[in-house]
Order: sequence, then C-alpha cells, then structure tokens
Amino acid sequence: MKQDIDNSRYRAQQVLVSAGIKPSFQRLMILSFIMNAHIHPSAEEIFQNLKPEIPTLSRTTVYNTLNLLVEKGVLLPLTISEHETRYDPNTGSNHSHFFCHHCERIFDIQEVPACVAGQELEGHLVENVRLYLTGVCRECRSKE
Amino acid sequence: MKQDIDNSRYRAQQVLVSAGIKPSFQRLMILSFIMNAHIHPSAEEIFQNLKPEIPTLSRTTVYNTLNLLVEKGVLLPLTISEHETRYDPNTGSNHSHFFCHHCERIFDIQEVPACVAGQELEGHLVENVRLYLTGVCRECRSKE
DNA sequence: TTGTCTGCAAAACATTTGCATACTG
DNA sequence: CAGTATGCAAATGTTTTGCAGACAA
Repeated sequence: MKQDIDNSRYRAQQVLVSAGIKPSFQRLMILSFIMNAHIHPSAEEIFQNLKPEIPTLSRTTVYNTLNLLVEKGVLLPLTISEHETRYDPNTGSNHSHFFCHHCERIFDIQEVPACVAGQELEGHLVENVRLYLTGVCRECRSKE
Repeated sequence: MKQDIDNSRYRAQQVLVSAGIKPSFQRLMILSFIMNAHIHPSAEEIFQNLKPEIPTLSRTTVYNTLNLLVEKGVLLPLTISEHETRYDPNTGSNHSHFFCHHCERIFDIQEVPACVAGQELEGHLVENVRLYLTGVCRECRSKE
C-alpha cells in the first residue's frame, strides 16, 4: 500500500517536472489523485477527497492547480457534464467520453466510434452524440 | 420585413404547438429569436436581444423557457463554451459544432468529420476535437 | 375560477480575484 | 531575501428557487 502511494506520487512528480511545474505537495497530491482515481473528477470531488488528508487545503489551490495543469497540457478539461468541469489525465490517446446522466460517471471509450444515438456501446446505452470542435475560425484567422 | 417577422413567428408557433407547448408571447419571441438569429445564443444573449422589444422580460422567463424547450426536445443544449450553455434549434440533423475561442461564435459543421486536431475544416483551424456521448451506463441500466 | 405563466428578489453553485501570509530556493 | 505558492474572504457570473401577482382556458 505504502509502496503504491509512493509509486503513484512518483509518477505524478515525473509528469509535473517534465511539464515544467514545480512539484509542490498540494500539486503532487492533486495530480496523483486525478491520475489514480480514474473517475474524471470535478474540482469539488478532488477537494472533498483530499481534504481529510490535507486539512489546510483550499478550493482556491485546487482551482489554481487545475488551471495550471490544463494550461501546461497535463490535463484535459471536459465539459460533458452540464454543471461542472471535469478533468482527464489521459491527454495522449485520441479517445472519446461517455457520460452517464444517472450516476454522473464518465467512462473512457477507446475508439472514436462512427456511432449514432440509440446504439449500444460497450454495454452503455448512447442517447446522445455530440462532436465539439474548438479552435480559431476563418475570420478570426484572417484578422491575425 | 413585417412579413418576415410574421413568418418566423408563425414557424416558431408551429414548433411550439407540435411539441405540446402553449405558445405564449414570450415563448414565441424566444424561440423565434433562436431559430432566426442562427448564432446558437446563450440565455444572456437572448435576454439582451429581446429586452428592448419586451421591456418586461425577465431572465427567469428566458431560463424557464429554455429548460422547457430542451425538455420537450425542441432545442439542443451545447456545452462547447466553458462558461455558459448555448442553444441549437437544429435538433434533427446529425451535425457537429465548431467553437471559435476568439469571437466565441459557434458554427455548424454539416458532416461529422473523422478529423484530427491541427487540421483545417471549412477554413477554420481545428485545435481540439472532443466527442461526447451521453446516456445510461451499463450498471445503471441493469439497476432499472 | 383554476391552473399555468411571468417576473422580482433572493439563493445556490461553480469559479475567479485580491490580498496577506507562508514557504522555498 | 526574493519570488512563488497557498488559502481566506469577497466577488463574479450563470442558473435555480420561492413566491406573488397576472394572465388564459
């Protein structure tokens, strides 16, 4: 157990350092939680889970850290839940997400499926498909 | 001009009635604005645009109406902008959305492209691709 | 008249900002 | 010591809720 914790913190430390982020205790704990919990947590979930272990932790630090990690490309922010941003530590692979509106969990879907609502996918009932592209539009590009 | 307004209100009225929604004046104006402006507006944009014409309009009514229209399947809520929900009156066709993070406009993309970040699409520079599926997960289904 | 729609005011909720204190190199 | 990180308190922005009056069938 102790070994596992050490390992996951070590992996988180590696990620922070190679992204050029100073691996403070709070940042280490926050990223380590996100990487190991596999629940695509919200800021509030992170805060609630770490609060018992780090009683001085504040929401501000959680938000500061999340914004920094997104900026540095360590985390992907997901707006699939309509109420809060959730965070995915898997920034490398080209995968999709499935949001269950009952339990509010987010599942990784490994292949990007050419699928249609009403279908089944890995046992989940897909009611809704939304493809979101972001970037810079034609007109804004020409103004740069 | 007058004719155009009458036509668009008439179309909005048809949509409301066939969705089983009582076509009150405020609802008619809100849906008609969304259907004709083609800008995937936010609640605030709707409010600001209609306020001069309907000085008594309140944000509450805008939110009530939007929630009702989403519930009845008349509008799609888009969470592509991280700060606010935006609304799409085109619920039928299976299209995607492009969000420009400069001008904050949302463009309809007619085909669902098998595209990758860094690519160009209809002149827009795509920096980010996110496929969001929602529905009921395997475990929640088995509990029903 | 009965129920629904509207809109004000207040609340709720996620997130950000200002600022002072505490670390860390 | 200098610069950055942390965290409290207050502010912000979006959305919801409670409730009372207005409207429509």
